Amino acid sequence: MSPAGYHFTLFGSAMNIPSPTAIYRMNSTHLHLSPTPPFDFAAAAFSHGWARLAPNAWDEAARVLTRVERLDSGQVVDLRVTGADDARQPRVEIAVAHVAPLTNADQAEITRKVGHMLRVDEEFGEFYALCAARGGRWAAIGGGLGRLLRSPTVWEDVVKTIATTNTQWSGTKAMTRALCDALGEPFPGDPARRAFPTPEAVAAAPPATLAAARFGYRAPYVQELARRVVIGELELEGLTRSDLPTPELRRLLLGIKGVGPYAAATLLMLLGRYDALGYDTILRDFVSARYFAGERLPERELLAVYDDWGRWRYLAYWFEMWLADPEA
DNA sequence: TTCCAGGGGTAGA
DNA sequence: TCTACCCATGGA
Repeated sequence: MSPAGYHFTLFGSAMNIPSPTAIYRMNSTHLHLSPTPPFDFAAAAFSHGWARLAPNAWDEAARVLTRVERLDSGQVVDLRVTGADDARQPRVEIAVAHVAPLTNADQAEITRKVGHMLRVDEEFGEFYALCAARGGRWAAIGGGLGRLLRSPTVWEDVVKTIATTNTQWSGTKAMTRALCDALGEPFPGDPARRAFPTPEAVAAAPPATLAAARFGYRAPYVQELARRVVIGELELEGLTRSDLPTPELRRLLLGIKGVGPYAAATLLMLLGRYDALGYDTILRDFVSARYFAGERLPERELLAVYDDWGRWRYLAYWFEMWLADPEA
């Protein structure tokens, strides 16, 4: 489905939300997406840790994904995304809280971004067929699974991926939270909540700001990335629709300082390319234990376990981990 | 205090 | 292409 194919409806209402500095008249607009079935909202929204990296938040009990988003117009809005899991007519609801009126362009931008995050236009039929053919535990894979949450922009995904390298998950969360707090634009209804910073804001920030955001040695990499995006040397957002072969796309990603083999594979997955598989300590421990009785083997041998999945390697690995421990 | 984490850059072979 | 060494930071 193309972004232009998204459906949205409007229901205007208003509420007053007090803030420490001003009383804004907050408006609420409801948009929605109609993804092509099969689609599973909760599985897409909370498919991996990205749902809990700032400025995202996931409420498991209510099954709501929230996020502060800065629009191209400069307005900062709050998004509250929920899903109705009707197997025949799945639907994604987006409640937008905003101060200034939302233009048609704003609304189109929001539906496009949320659609991108939830991958409403990706097809997994071939992967499901492979899973069904394998049978057994693999037969459980289908029904819209496989949509691993991503950010509205490739820029945000690259920064967050760099923030996952050589650190623990708690460190990644702390880095992204601190980055939003330091350089993200506040939501007027609750200035404590901030959007993900723009490349412009990161490029212009004093180096000490990123260092203080716990990025450590990654700070100059992220600032260089921001500068390359700002001056137009690196056009990240077009990569989602790029028809470059995966190896060329991988080379391009490896050209970003701070992005190595692991990060490139993660980014290719986020771009919708599942034929590359990244080697990290999680994969090392899982594959070693599952296939080789814990024996330490070279990276190449561990990755080769998924070779027969072809262009679906990454998802095969992902779901094998999930099948082994769905609650993890 | 030491080790290491969902690694990557660089130099040198 | 491979190896050795270094790189901030925080948790265990």
